[in-house]
Amino acid sequence: MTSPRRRDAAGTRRLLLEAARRRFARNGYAATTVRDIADEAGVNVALINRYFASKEGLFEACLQGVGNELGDAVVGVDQVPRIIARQLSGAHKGEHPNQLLLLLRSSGDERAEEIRLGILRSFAERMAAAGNCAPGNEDCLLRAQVLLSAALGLALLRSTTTMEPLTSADEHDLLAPLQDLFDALLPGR
Amino acid sequence: MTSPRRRDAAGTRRLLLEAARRRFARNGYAATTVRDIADEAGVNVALINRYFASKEGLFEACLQGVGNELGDAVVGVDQVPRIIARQLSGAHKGEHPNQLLLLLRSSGDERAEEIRLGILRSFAERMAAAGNCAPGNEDCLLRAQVLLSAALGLALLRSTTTMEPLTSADEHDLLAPLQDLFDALLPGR
DNA sequence: GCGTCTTGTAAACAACTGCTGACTTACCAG
DNA sequence: CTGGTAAGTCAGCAGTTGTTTACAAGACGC
Repeated sequence: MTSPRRRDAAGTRRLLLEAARRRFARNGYAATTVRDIADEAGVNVALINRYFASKEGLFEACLQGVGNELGDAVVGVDQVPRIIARQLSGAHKGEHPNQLLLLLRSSGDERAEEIRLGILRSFAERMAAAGNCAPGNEDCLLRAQVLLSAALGLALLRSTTTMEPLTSADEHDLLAPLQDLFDALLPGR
Repeated sequence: MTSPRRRDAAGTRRLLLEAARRRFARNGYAATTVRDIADEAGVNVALINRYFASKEGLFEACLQGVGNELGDAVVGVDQVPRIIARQLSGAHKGEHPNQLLLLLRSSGDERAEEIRLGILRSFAERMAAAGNCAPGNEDCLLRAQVLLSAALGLALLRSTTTMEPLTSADEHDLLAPLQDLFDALLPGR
């Protein structure tokens, strides 16, 4: 009755990763303790160091995961606002750890910061491309980065505050403002 | 030669507040230690508890300060983007602790959260008013909150990442995108 | 001068942090 | 069945955290 799934290295690794993603995204790096993560995963604390070497290593792994899952997204030209709206609303419901939020969480570690910045830059560039920016057009890239900032700020505010009607807005409610935002910043359509 | 300004309760209180505002804004609540703050202020650690009762109390005082200084801002209709741009660029240079960032920092404490939310809500409502929203128009308020999210996201991304051209953009560079953003979200002019 | 309140200092506390090492136990090839 | 190894457990370490306490010293009325 105790352990239906014991002795499963890959499984516990995944449990730790998911718990860490949730905790880091919701509370930030410093405010999250390894014991918090281990408890939420239902796993012994020492296994964090076994599988990820350190708390920093676990955080890096979380970022890697976000990078992989987001690597294929955002290609369609007109789908950018829809994708953002879905991410935001999906994240708000607890169904999935909010991946976008992790991109705003900093641990201070240099390697983790490299990963984080890499994802953010790539994301901004793909947004710029979706907005028909000419490669090398600095002003257009800046506008894409502003758009990215807006999406991330939205994710953060929705997850850490209670501010109606923003908090309760669903995917559909968010779509229209995001669409306007996209059209205004990247009118290259 | 040692102490030109010793024995100044109000002065050290102010030094602590300023140092705390900088640290909390830049690194967040959990990642900032009371010894960090005291060292940056050039003041003994114990005085934090003397003057502010606790780390939480100091954080609350920081939020109060932001609330007071931001209480009078944002009234002009067409000045919203300009004010935001100035805040963002002024904050980026180290001249002033970035007040906007503090509004994204959470300590978990309930009273501090009340203060933070109060400021944010008031800010959003004044933005909505500046956009000629009718009082009670939920959709218009939502758009103002999206605009606020964008500004805060911009502040956070600029302060915690290195992402050109966003990082080096000055007030003038930011004004045009922000103006478009404002016009798109609050076209009530 | 003395006495007292205020301001600042120093040391220490208990709790918590990430992490480690020695250990038990499940699993599986032989 | 059995030995070896991978997987998980446990207790504890060394350092840090916020906070408190006891003490030293300036400011000031008298």
